[in-house]
Amino acid sequence: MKPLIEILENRVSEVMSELAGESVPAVVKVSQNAKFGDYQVNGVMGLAKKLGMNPRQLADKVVVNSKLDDICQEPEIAGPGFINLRLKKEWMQEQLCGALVDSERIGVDKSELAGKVVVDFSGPNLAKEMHVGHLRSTIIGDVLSRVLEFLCGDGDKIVRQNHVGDWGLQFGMLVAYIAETDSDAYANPGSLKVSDLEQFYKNAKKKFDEDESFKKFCYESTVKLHEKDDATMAVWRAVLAESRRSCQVIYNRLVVELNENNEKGESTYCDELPSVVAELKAAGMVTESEGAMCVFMDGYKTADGEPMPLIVQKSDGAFLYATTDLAAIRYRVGSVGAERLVYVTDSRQKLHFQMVFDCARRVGWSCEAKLEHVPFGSVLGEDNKPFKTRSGENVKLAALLDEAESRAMAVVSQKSPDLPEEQRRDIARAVGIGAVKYADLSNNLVSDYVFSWDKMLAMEGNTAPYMQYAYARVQSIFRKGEVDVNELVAGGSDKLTISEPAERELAKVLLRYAETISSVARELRPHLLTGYLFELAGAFSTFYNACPVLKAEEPVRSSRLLLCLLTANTLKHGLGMLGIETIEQM
RNA sequence: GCACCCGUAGCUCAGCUGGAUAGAGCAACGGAUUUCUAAUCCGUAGGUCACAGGUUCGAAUCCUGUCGGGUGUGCCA
Repeated sequence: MKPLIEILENRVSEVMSELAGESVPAVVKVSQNAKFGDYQVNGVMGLAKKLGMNPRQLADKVVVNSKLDDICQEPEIAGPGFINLRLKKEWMQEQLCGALVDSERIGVDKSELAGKVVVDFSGPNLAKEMHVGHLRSTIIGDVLSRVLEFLCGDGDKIVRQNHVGDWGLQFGMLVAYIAETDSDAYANPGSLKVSDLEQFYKNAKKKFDEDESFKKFCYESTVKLHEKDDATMAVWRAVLAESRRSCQVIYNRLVVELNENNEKGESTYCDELPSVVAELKAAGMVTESEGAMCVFMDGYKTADGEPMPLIVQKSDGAFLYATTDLAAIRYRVGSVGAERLVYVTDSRQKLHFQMVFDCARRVGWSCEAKLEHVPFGSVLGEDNKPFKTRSGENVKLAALLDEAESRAMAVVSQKSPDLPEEQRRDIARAVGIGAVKYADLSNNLVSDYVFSWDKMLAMEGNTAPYMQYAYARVQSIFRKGEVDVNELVAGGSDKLTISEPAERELAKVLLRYAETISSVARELRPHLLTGYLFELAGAFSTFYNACPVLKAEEPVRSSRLLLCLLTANTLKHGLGMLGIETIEQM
């Protein structure tokens, strides 16, 4: 099905537009209060004002002319001119049956894309280990990619790009460090093994800061790298391979779909940078200022009130972040064929992207493509400052995930002491990682949030375990009742009949899945999905307490089993969109 | 200084293309289990939506100003 809200909106808008002689939005919303029906049309009052009509009379006209009787009961006009819509039981049942039969898409229509969408996210610095600062970009970008992929139904249309840091001085330094400390690996890069990347980087950095001749050697090494010297490149590749390996472990643990094939790091664009500047120059956009190549655009000012440049080449001739990003835009639009570029980075880079986008548009590289920055807030510690360890270092993701799992293990062992240890460990993994991801994704993107184990793993209320638990309960019903899911559906999905209020509430929430997915894709805000899933799990829990399933007489029993199944399918799918695993038992 | 973001219940937050009585979770209090998993459910209490104006039939939502917090603001990424 198409999103229900869209269907209703289209039908009513059509009538309103006809009455107004111009396009008018119906403004359909989910009703806050049950006494106002399931959905409500709010747009009539505004239109009445504009046409100088009595709003209730206009509402009446809209109702008479709208064809809604296949979906809704007799609409009701209320208050100053609201139209309250109540869904027909038969229509709801029909839609739910359709979703049950369609296990692939659970009734969510595809929404075709003309071009591709590039999602740029994660972007760790491969010279170091991944830390908590990479968490948000990595999981938010993954969720947005998954939702966009699902919605368009064509995985090839969504291009995940991991713009890793794999170039520049820091790698010159690492190569130099290997040359000085590990001559075997330097001679035979294939044999390089870095067990602790972070320590390795720190050692190199320490030497760099303390030893002037080593520092000089690092700069030389960097120049050699940029000149593509064979020996240097070979060591550089070996370092990257080691680093990539440690990143991949994190991605796998986080259930994030990223691998080597998604990597398009800074080095990818290194040969393009001179031509970026040359093209900008040819377009007459570059001004030399204080020795640097600058693009000045209206509307940007420095702290002193002077015009602020986007610097594309430093006074020493080197290129910068902005240059690489411009090259990436040119490539993604021109060569990949993207119609939409989505950048998932923290909000401190807002101005940077604003300027880069602005520049790309002016020079014509963005063509028709939509350039979007999805900014998000920082992860803070309990002291409201950027989340760090006691000693002031970045919290490494590996350690963070270890702790999430071990804390979850403690809870699982307390709640389900009878399960075998291996199973408890699997549950702890799904629950612990899920809790971390969910806590992050359920926040509005723009706000900072305080990282708190206690809140995250309280595992009550609006948390991943609450939804995983709801899912596990459905599975438990199927186990206890020895229900074969395929047989259940084959036995007739049309046996689903809504009677009890709790059944109707659950059904109503289930029918909103399509519109939820579509709003996440449109607004690029994952917390809309977490909010929905919380409502769904809540509606199910209420239903679970109010309506016995296995003990009910037929045909109610089958009907409720079908409702349970669709709930489980939707929960699993929705959590899947978040990259959060479901478990059969917990 | 300027720009952007934020300010909603004791705490954490949702709601912001204007709509009916501002919603959740946690914490507090009171209930529900011989019943499909109590990591649950039902209920009670809790609000000057920072403040002041303005626009509107209608403002937490839009506009202006003030206060408070965060971030950014030329050669890092």
